[in-house]
Amino acid sequence: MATKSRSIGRETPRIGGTFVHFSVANEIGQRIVRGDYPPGTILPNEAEWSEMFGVGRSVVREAIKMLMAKNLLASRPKIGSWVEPRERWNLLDREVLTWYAASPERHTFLKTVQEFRYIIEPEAAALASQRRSESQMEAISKACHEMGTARTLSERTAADTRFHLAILRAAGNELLLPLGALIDSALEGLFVFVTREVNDIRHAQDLHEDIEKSIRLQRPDAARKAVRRLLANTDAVIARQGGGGRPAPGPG
Amino acid sequence: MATKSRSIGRETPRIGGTFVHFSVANEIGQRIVRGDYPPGTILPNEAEWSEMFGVGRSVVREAIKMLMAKNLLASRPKIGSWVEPRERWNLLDREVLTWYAASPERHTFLKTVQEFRYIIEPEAAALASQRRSESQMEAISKACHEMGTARTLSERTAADTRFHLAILRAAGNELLLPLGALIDSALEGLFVFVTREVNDIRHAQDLHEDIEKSIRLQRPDAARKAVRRLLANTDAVIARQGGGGRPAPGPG
DNA sequence: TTATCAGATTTATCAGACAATATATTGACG
DNA sequence: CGTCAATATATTGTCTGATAAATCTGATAA
Repeated sequence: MATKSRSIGRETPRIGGTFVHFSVANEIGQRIVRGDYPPGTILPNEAEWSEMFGVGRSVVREAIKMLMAKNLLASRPKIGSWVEPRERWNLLDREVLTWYAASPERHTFLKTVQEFRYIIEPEAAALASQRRSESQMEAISKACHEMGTARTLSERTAADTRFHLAILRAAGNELLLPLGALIDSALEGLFVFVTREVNDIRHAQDLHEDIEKSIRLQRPDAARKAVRRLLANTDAVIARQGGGGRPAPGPG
Repeated sequence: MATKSRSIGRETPRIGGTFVHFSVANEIGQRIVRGDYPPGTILPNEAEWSEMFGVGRSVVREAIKMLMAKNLLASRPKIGSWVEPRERWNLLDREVLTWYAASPERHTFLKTVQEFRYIIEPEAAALASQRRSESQMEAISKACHEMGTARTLSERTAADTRFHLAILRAAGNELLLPLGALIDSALEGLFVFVTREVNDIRHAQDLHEDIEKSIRLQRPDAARKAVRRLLANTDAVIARQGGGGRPAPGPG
């Protein structure tokens, strides 16, 4: 309370394109999602934020507008800004999801997302195997191959993401792609967990190749099942090691 | 062009909680989504918007921040604001979806959404039939019954929406609910299309009751199939009358 | 007890300034 | 004539201070 957190204002002049209102939105958003201000709470007023972060009031206002666009909060004159009920939050937003993934409820989040993937991804793969173009197939195969030959973990994860996105793109539904992108980006920070032992990696790679093959051969049912196997494997890996719900590792 | 559109500024003092920056965000967002400014286009600068709408620059900036939060545009000093490529748009946002539904590509939109519902809703119903609580079941049954006894079209539509949302809530996945809410709210304006003849309504009601029954009896497979039947019916109705892609009727 | 009105508080909006930054122009030099 | 560096310029980013509007609180009056 007493200590102004000062880490956002002009003292940190300008960190690589990170504009101040982004930082402020990020900070406030994260606090809301992780539960510092439960739904219904009246937030500190603009002047207080302004002083807390050492930024101008317009910056605070712009940040708040961004959070309003995500339905995290709303405001009215004389009342102030308050946290909206959870049901209204725009959970299907990359940043909100990222904040959620970094919150204490990380574990719940992971469970929810995995279940959600069971709904989306098998169907996406099935659609992809029916509608893929040649060039889309190429992209899928390429990403799959790069997963296999990746030297570092981050390389592999990146290829994995490309693989999933390529499938979603090939599925040819404009809503599916952003949804998948959302999930992937939200899981990004948690994927470091799910691949650790070499055996896991080999097995996962086989499962990915099954998917690739099914799509290549245009077999929707096989694709569906292959994706389900991959998800089940991911579940198992998570359960094996993530049970304790331990804190996330530092970024990087 | 020459005529400043003036319909947004202070001259229209304050229409029922509609703040000016919302109107501005709405106007600009709609223009972007309907293609007035294709991706990559540099938008008019803040001063121009400000003059165009007859509002202060801060209002324009706050509106732009809201659109940035939806990834419709981005901006940098000296460049200005530009429309982001479509793939980056936050299509899974209620307002963006609404704008899309009102755009000339309405027909594409409807097709995409319907296909998407085939992915989401059957699984949601299946989950709901496994996990519903008694009180959730009550809500589902109540909404279904109210659909049957509704006197006006808008009453029926409202009950229909409640029905779908109740199922999604009962499915017990935190991501499913907003997704469904999104779809329903996006379709709201288009649902006036899909129910016109009395026979259609009777048939649709039967299909809804099949879903309700399957969930009540906790039969996931039956629920899945019942939802698919309902969707197929909706498809058929749309195809029968929406083929021409004619303009939407006025609001109300 | 209830209805009405004044005051206080907070956001909404406006206006004007300076800073930061990336493009475009211009000039110097080989 | 071509290449590179310095400068000019346009635009957003940010700050500051002021006024308007809205609504909650409490006081006052019927």
